[in-house]
Amino acid sequence: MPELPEVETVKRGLAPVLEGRRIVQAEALRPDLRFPLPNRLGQRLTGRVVSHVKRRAKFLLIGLDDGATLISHLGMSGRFRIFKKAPPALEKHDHVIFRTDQGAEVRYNDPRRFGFMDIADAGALINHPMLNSIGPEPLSDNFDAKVLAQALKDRQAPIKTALLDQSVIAGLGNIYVSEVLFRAGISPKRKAASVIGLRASKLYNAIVDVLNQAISAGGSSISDHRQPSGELGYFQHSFGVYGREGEACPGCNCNISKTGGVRRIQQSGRSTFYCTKQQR
DNA sequence: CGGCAAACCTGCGAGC
DNA sequence: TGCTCGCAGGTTTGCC
Repeated sequence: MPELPEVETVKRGLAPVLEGRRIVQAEALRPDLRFPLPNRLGQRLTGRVVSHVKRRAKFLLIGLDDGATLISHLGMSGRFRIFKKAPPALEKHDHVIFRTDQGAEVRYNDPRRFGFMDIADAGALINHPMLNSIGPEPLSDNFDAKVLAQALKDRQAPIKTALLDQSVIAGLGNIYVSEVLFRAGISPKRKAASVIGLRASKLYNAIVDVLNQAISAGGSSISDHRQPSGELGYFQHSFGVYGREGEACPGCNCNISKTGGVRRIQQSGRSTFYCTKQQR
């Protein structure tokens, strides 16, 4: 489910329920997700007060009053749900549960278990192996077209592949890369290093616009993503190309017959959607 | 180091 | 109805 906008949506849902609250009970219902869960996860969290909930790339960072940080990644199918009162019976694939001193219950559910959680002790967050090589946050002040072009300049791989690389830019995934390249008018096959000058600034603008719009929409709900409240995101209705193979391109309206329309190709094992006429 | 395929795991829809 | 196949929002690992 989750790319930057979805994780940001989850963060915004969790923050008001967790920040400043004491975790009165925490429990892991199985020993592992993608990797083993931290030893005694429940005991380490129980009694702690949550100081903040943040996001870095696609990671949720839940800060605790002892200086440690719970790091959570949702993988492909991870979900947090909040029940402010009277939580229903456990569902299939509920793996981790927290209860707060206000009686709210937060559950992590993840059918595919590609997600993971870890705890970084005070001071160890910056050097955490999952976080220490992540590139700039696209919505931060220190990211702009120049930084972007610089990050791309030695890459021979297609721009699609480079933008998926979290060390180049943080938080983009398969959906938003297709959408961003479509809006920027850049072919996904173009060599990353050739995205310079005007193209780089168009790409930068497309990244910022698409991410901000998707966050405003509560993310994209294709099959799994829910806001922690249970509500669906609705940015999927604004997709230009993702999942629209064979449809007329909404940008140039070229039709499907022979040359036009939205195409789907495979790039490093993953689907890319684009318009051959409009993206160069 | 760069780049790609495979691996991790479950669920769903399409097609037979 | 039921089986098989292909596909899915991510990341790591191992192999050129």
